[in-house]
Amino acid sequence: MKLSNMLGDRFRETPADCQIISQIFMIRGGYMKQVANGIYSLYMPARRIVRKIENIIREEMDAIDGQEVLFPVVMPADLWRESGRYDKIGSELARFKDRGGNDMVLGMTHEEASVQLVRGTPKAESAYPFMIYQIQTKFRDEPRARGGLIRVREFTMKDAYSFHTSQEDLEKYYDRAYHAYERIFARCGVPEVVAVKSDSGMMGGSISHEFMLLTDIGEDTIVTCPACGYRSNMEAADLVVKNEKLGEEALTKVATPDQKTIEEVSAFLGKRPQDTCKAVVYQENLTDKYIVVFLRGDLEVNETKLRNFVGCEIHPATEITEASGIVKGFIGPVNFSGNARVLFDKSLDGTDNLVCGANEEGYHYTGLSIERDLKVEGFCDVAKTYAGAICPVCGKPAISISRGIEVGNIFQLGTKYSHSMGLQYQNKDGGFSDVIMGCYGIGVGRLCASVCEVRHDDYGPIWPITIAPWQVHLCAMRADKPEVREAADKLYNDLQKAGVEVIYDDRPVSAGVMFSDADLLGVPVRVIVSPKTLGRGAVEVAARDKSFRQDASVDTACQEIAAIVRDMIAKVNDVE
RNA sequence: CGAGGUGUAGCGCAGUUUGGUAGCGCGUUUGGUUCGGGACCAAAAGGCCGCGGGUUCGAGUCCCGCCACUUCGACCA
Repeated sequence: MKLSNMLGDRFRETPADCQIISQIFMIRGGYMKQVANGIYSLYMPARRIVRKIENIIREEMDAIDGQEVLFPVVMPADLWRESGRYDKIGSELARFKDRGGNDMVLGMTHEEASVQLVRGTPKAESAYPFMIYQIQTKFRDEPRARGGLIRVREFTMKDAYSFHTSQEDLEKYYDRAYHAYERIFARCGVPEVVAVKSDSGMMGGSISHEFMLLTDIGEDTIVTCPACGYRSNMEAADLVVKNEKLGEEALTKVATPDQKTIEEVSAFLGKRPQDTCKAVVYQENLTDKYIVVFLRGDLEVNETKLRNFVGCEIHPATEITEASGIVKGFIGPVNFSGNARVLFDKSLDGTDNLVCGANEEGYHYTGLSIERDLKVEGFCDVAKTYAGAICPVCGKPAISISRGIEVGNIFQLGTKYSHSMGLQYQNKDGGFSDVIMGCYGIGVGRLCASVCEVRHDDYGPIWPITIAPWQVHLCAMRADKPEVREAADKLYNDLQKAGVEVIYDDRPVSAGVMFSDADLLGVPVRVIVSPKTLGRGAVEVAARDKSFRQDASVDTACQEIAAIVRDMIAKVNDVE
């Protein structure tokens, strides 16, 4: 490709609405153009990167016996009614009517379509397992798209669905998919992507992992233990607490006028926050049904864990009605008479001599002993973990918190979709059983932007050669001089004949412009032909990441460059 | 959905307070001089000032309504 007639302008100034590095470089570098909020068109460089990522994914999916298929973008609502999701999912599912007045949806995921494709007359047990996958556009009407390709409404996704006749078989395959994912990310040049335990959210199912690229701009909070390698999304992270007994004291009511927050109360009474019992109030489904969660004063509620525990949508209570009998700021578990469901977090299990609210304006208790003073029927696990917390696996107080972008996920779905949509197999006894499913996703565009987030310098992206839009960026410096032009043209043709992917800057522009554009395109190998290099019978070969810079003789340049490219690819692909 | 911000040339912005010929920088085109990190000189092209209504002799500017983009929050495979 010649740069002189490639579409997509590269420019110096950062557009006003760009916030994060990948978005800035991909807009400034002429990779893409915004069409609407969260909707982009891609120019050639981005399209080529995405295509290469897709091909790596395709190879690895084929290697674990995947069958590539293609589901429709538009589906009838009835298919989604079968699984129950048509009514359950909110407005991120785009709905419309066709000319016949039938309800339709735009595919935001394809579990329903995959079951529809696979079901029919129940197949024999021996026909299983199998996996199908597709790489295709999804549309999710996100409430708030942001950050370039990191979080968009329309995006390309690889989604795979596996079908099994036993949980063991699913787990075996899940493990294969897990390793295929590790290979995919390594081959895309980001081997540091890690799998973390995750919450299954609206997908349903039990075990699931998210593949995270750790970076500060990530929207997910990741909990890790450097001591043992434990990793989890904050949403699913267990919290382990070890409470030492403080020594029992009598339950005593004390006046604490205007001391409402944990900080105020503990400071007022000369206690540590962890020696208090805090109450957090939630509303069920925005109704006036309240949930009061008691937990150790220094901790926060993990709302995802709470949501899973109570099994419905919850919101922090914005307004507490008089009628509920809840005394805001002075809520305590002793003689609590408020109209609410009461939960105790396990961080309170076995604690004593605590401060808690007295359910009376201006008063708290001291000396609360959970065992002695309360009859707790069961503790739940709904507290958020924190940096320095005890690792739930190895027990060391080493928990560390970081941010990550979710670039892929894998789920053990179980029979949620096969059961509701009637996908069964015939077992050896002639009976019928629900098929057990797994599903596996990778956001292709998001992966591209994520790589840019972690592989760049001040001047632009530094694409790993396996996904770079081109392998070699050839600069004809002083293209107005016939000898340069001739030598560069020849090298361009030779490299293409040798199977090397070349972007050729044949424009008669100054060195500064040429280098800046090359930096923005981020091609890993740069070759410069100039009067200076030709004067010494050579061309210059340099790495975008500055790891090397050397001359190659004009006569052998093509072979040398091809060899360098081969070596670089082999290095990234060496993932075993 | 809640709270803010912004819409003026391809991009970045000024002009709006106090109504009176549509501006600047970058980029683009043409000609010339330069040439290894976004060169210089000269000339030129490029505007429904987000959309609709209103006030006025006259609106980019004032008033009303709407829309889009964007930030934070809510939300989120």
